[in-house]
Amino acid sequence: MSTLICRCYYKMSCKRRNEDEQKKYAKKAANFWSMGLLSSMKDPELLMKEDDKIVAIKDKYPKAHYHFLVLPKENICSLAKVTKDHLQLLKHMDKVGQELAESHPTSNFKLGYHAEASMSRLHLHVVSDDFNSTCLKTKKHWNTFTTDFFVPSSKIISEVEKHGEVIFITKDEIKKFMDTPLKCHKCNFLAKNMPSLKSHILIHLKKLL
DNA sequence: GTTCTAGAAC
DNA sequence: GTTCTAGAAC
Repeated sequence: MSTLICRCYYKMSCKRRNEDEQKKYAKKAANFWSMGLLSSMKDPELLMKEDDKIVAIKDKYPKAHYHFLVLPKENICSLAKVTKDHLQLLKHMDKVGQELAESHPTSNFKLGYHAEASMSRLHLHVVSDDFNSTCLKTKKHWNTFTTDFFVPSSKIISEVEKHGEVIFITKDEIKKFMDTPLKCHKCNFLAKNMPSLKSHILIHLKKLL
């Protein structure tokens, strides 16, 4: 009888332990996305260019016809960790970004950083200005690239040159940028929703000869 | 960052 | 009824 009770308790504690383990792993998995760029950096499918200081990759979910990321090999978490010591690195990242842009001369490119990035590891966006991509789905996507939430690489460099660090915008300003009405980046068209904006921007694509 | 989906908007 | 957005995800 007592053996049975012991077995029962043992089973219960095992079950409990498994549930705890499951919860722990689920939590880990749920938070792991913010480290996604680290695995992308190591993915040969995405690699565009590499040297001793940086890695350039294709964005896994491109928000335009061309969308690359330039990341330092040094583990710099975000713009908040950038100091004057990183000036040469920032300039090098910018140069690599410009070279990537120049290798696709039929498109115009924007080079810049998101004022507040979701993913860990500093990354410079090198993105063509068509924004015609199935991966660009939400108002947030749109406004992170077409409002001043997108900070030009040149501006970041001059801020670090002048102040030794990046000047940050407030949470209120970030919210203001995210709440900006859906406006075409090439004309005054105001869209009532994402599908209408996505079909509108097609008129600005360069015509094929 | 993406996926999923409830319920708002139409 | 369908389309679309916004918030949770353990």
